[in-house]
Order: sequence, then structure tokens, then C-alpha cells
Amino acid sequence: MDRLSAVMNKARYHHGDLEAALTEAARKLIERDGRGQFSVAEACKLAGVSTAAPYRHFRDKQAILEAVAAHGFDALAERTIEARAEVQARNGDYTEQIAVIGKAYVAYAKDNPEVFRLLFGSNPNVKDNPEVNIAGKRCFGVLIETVRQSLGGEASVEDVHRLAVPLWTFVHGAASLLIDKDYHVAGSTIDVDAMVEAASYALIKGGFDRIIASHDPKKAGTC
Amino acid sequence: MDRLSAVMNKARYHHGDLEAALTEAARKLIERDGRGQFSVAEACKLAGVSTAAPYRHFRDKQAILEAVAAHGFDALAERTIEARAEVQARNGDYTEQIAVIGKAYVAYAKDNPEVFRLLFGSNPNVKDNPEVNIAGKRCFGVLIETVRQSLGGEASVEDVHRLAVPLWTFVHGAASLLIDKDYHVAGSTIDVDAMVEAASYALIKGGFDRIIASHDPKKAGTC
DNA sequence: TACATATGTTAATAATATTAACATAGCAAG
DNA sequence: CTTGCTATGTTAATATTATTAACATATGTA
Repeated sequence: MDRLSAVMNKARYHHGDLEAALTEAARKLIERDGRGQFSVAEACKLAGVSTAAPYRHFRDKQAILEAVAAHGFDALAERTIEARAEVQARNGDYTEQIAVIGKAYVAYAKDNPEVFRLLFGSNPNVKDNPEVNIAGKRCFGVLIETVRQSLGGEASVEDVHRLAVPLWTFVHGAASLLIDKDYHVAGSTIDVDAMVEAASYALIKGGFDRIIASHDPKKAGTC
Repeated sequence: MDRLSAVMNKARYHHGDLEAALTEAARKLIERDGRGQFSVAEACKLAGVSTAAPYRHFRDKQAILEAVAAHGFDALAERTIEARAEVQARNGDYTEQIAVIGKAYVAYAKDNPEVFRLLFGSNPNVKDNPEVNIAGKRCFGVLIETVRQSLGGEASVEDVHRLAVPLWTFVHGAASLLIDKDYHVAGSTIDVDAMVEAASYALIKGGFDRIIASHDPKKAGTC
């Protein structure tokens, strides 16, 4: 019996690829019930194995969460890369690319709110795992790289960050609040995409970093 | 024996104010270990009572988290109100008030990262509790009110939100990323306070809402 | 003073994470 | 092929935990 049929046939003693199956089961359960409700036992039920089986593949429960997180960061990065590629394909400029990266980031959070929360969640932090940490940085790197290109070859690391960090900050705030209960404040519905796009353009169009440099709060007059 | 000595004397059968003691114990433990590690049993140990005692005051574990969250939202609101009041006391203008609200929000997150995460965390969401939800809205309300005043009496709800929501978005993003592991990207350290201040001024100084209205992404040229 | 109520305790139950001891499947070398 | 090594499962045992039930004791009020 070959590997494929081994994977397909649940009745077999060996699962085939339990590590992947458990990671996917965990992802589904976390997305359904939240990280706080996730139990190894339930993931085992979904994968059709005993509750001891996971420990052949994962150190402990936290390690399963880390696997889901690594997967999540990869998916998030992929979405931003794809979105950017589409804009590039139709010769969109860097500004447009940056805006679409932000919108893809927000879209990922909307589609996977609980995994998104896992990525930026509380102790024990999944980013304590070096692999997850690197995947997370790769995520931000997509934006960094695009900003670097938009500023031309001579831009310093500091200049790149001076623009990229506020962009990321805004987009991350939008994603976080969008999946929260209270973003739709009384009386008006918010078009998050439009807001992210507008913010991207506003930050890029130069107001922002110049303002940081030139603004002196001590000189502010009355309103 | 009066109530005060009853509260002080741990040996007494009745605790005095177990509800408050458990809420505070839970807050401490959550801040130390994160929401995911929090156990009712440990909070009981801290408060010096049996593991069944909490159920005289709280429906279940989730209800304890909700109490901590309500307390957290109150504390967050208080900090922004106090910060604003200080600026008002020295006749600071609305712009300055808005900036300082943002900085207080970020400072709260920095000082209480795990409680902050609890406030905006995953399912089961503490905001499913109406009381917590209201406390959360009151929090955002401080900013709303200040923005409303800054725009003068004739501003519509939509106008107020058009400015307040992006402000909140940026500040919330800054707070969230500040307590994450990766905000300090390689090579440069970020002055979050300066960034929040600059963003507040930039958004207020009018660029923002006008840009939302006038920007047409389809007309964007090459960079 | 005596009860009604609020608030604690101890003991039991069910779920869970994790480990130890045991079982089997797949594969590599003779 | 078959022998046995290693990887991967299973079952059974343990400790922790959330939660409830049954019981105990304060506390305030008629």
C-alpha cells in the first residue's frame, strides 16, 4: 500500500501525515471557537487519533499553536504578496502597491480573525518560537521592501522605516479594530478599505515624515 | 467585629469583599502570565479561599475575566480623561488634547499589556457582556467627545467619526504593535509617542478627511 | 433570640494535558 | 524474504482544573 492510500484510508494504524492534519484541525477549531477554547483533545477527535498521538509530533499544546501561527503568517504574507503582484501586473505604481498590501492585510484579518489574534496575541507568545518570529518578520518585510523601492535606491533604513512603520501601524490598527465588536460606532458605518487606502496615500504623499521632522508641539497655539 | 477588621483578618470565615479580591487577583495573574494561563484555582490561592468560593460571586471563569475587563476599560478611560484634563488645565488646545489622549492610550497598553489584550481579545469575547461593552464604548467616547468639540458645534456625527475613527485606528495600532515582539524592527528604534503625536497632528490638520473625500484611486499616476 | 440569606468549605465529577508502557507499521540490511 | 530498528499509534494512569452539590457558618433583621 503506497503513501497516498495510507493518507486517504483513515482505518490504517498510521495516519500518513498527522502533523499536517493536526495543524489544520487546530486552525479550524481556533478559527471557530477562539484560542482560549482550543483543546488538544478536540483536535485529536477531528483528526481521528487518540489524545496521546500529537505528542509524537509536537512538544506540547503550545507547539501546536505555534505551528498554526507559522502557517498563519505564511498565509498573511502570501496574500499581501499576491495582492501586490496583481497591481504590478497591470503596471500599478508603488503607491498603489502599498495601499493594496494594506487592504490585503486587513482582508486576511477579516477572514481569519481568531488566527490573526493568535499571531499578535498574549503570553505564552507564539513568537517565542524563532521560526514563527521569522515568519512574522517576513510578513512586515513585504511592506518594507515595497516602501524601499518606492523611495528609490538611496533611501536609508531609517527613512524606509519612518514611512513603513506608520503605514503598518495604521493598517494593523484597522485590522485589529475591524475584528473587534466596536469598530462600527453608533450612527455610521466605516468603510475600512477606503480608510486604509486614504491613509496609505496620505502617509505616502509626504505629509507624514516631513511632519514628524518639522512639527514642534510646544509652539502649538489655541484651536 | 466590624467590617474593616473582617476584611483585614484572613482567618475569618467570611472574606469581607471576595468579589473585589478575586478580580484584583485575576488582574494580577493575567498581567503576569497572560489570559491563556489564567486559572481560577490560582486566583483562589491568591485570595486565600477555596476553589468553590468564586462561584458565589461569578457565574463562571469567563465572568471573572469580564470583571477584569470592565475594570481595565475603566482604568483606560480614566487615564485618557486625566491626561486630557492636565492639558486643559494649562489651556492646551484641542489638538494637543487629542494627541495626549492617544499617548495615554498607548501608555496604558504598555503598562498593562495582557489586560489590554484581554480588552480586545478573542472568543469568548469579554464584550459579549453588555456592561463591559458599554465600558469599552465609553473609552472611545473620550476621544469622540474631544474631536466633536474640536470641530465646533455644527459638526455632524459622520464628520466627527471621519476624524475620530482614523485617530483611534492609528493609536490602537500603535498600542497593539508596541506590546508585540516585533515593533522594534531591525536597525531602528521607534519613538512611539512621537509617532502618535505626529500622526494625531497630521490627521487633525485636515489632510485626512479631505483626502478621503477627494482622492480617486483610479486616477493615480506612476510614482 | 431565632430565622433567612449570603457566603464559605469539603467532596465529587468531568474534561483536559501530559507521560509511561505497550503495539504495530514501514523500511533497511542481511 | 525475514529480522529487527525506528517512527508513529494506542491504552492506561496522573495531575490540574472548572464546576456543582451538599453541608456549615456568619450576619442582619423580625
